[in-house]
Amino acid sequence: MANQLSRLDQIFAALADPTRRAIVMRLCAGEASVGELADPFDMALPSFMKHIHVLETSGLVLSEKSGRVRTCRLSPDALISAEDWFQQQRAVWEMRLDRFAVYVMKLKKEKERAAAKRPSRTTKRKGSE
Amino acid sequence: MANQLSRLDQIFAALADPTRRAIVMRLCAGEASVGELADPFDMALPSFMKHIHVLETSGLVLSEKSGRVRTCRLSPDALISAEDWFQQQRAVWEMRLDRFAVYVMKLKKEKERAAAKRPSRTTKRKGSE
DNA sequence: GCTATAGTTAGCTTCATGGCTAACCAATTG
DNA sequence: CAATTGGTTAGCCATGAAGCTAACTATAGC
Repeated sequence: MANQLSRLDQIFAALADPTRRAIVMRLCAGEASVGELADPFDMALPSFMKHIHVLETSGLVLSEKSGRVRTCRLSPDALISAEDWFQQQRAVWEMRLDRFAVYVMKLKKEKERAAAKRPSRTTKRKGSE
Repeated sequence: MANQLSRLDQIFAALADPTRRAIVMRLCAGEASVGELADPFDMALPSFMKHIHVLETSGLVLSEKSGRVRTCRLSPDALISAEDWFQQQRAVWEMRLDRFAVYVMKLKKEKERAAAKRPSRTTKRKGSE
């Protein structure tokens, strides 16, 4: 569990950089060599390679070298586990909102009941809802 | 200074820290004061406040002070826009996988057709699956 | 076999991050 | 009013991230 958290550390840190997000987006469309990936960026290759390395150690990207060319591809597992984190948070958050809605409904009912017990009020008395 | 970071940069950077993710998770369950939030962490308050500030500037958390107590709550918009990013990536990735599946199916069919034209081959002929 | 190509390694700056302490408001509370 | 509580500001320090150049390795192509 704690391991997985540190994994998320790395994944989110990797995705916090626009260059690296662009690389991930590019790799979503299919694998590519380091040179192809680096081409759109105005950046020295060693700097770019650091980004690739960050993506690899985060688990977002895999690569293997054949000949003198290193080909990179996406490893969707990491992407998915980050997405899962959001969905978990959203689940908790929505559950709370649901409970809040229930609470509001309860308040409303109580108010209606109170109103029903006071016939001098102008409110409609209905009782069945 | 005033380096205009993109919104996603800030959101992902904010979520790259386990303390801050824990704060977000806690706030998913409902709002809390700075003191309540800081309590589980073995950290000096000024350090903790920095995390709160990072979360606020990323847009993930809102806070307001009443009296001497500052109450924090989640601002789901930022969380959702990060989640959206993943879903966009996944859409591209799945589209590619679909195309790849189509390609594989095509290859398979061609292979089967070739095998059917050569009766001296191994037993497998049709494979209706 | 020489040369161009594709990465890699090493080493250097610069700036941001994450932590600390100490001192400082400003509301509550006794 | 005095003390406590809850948070804030200021400043220091260590580490790491992001960029660069220069020099190097190892394949591919002629």
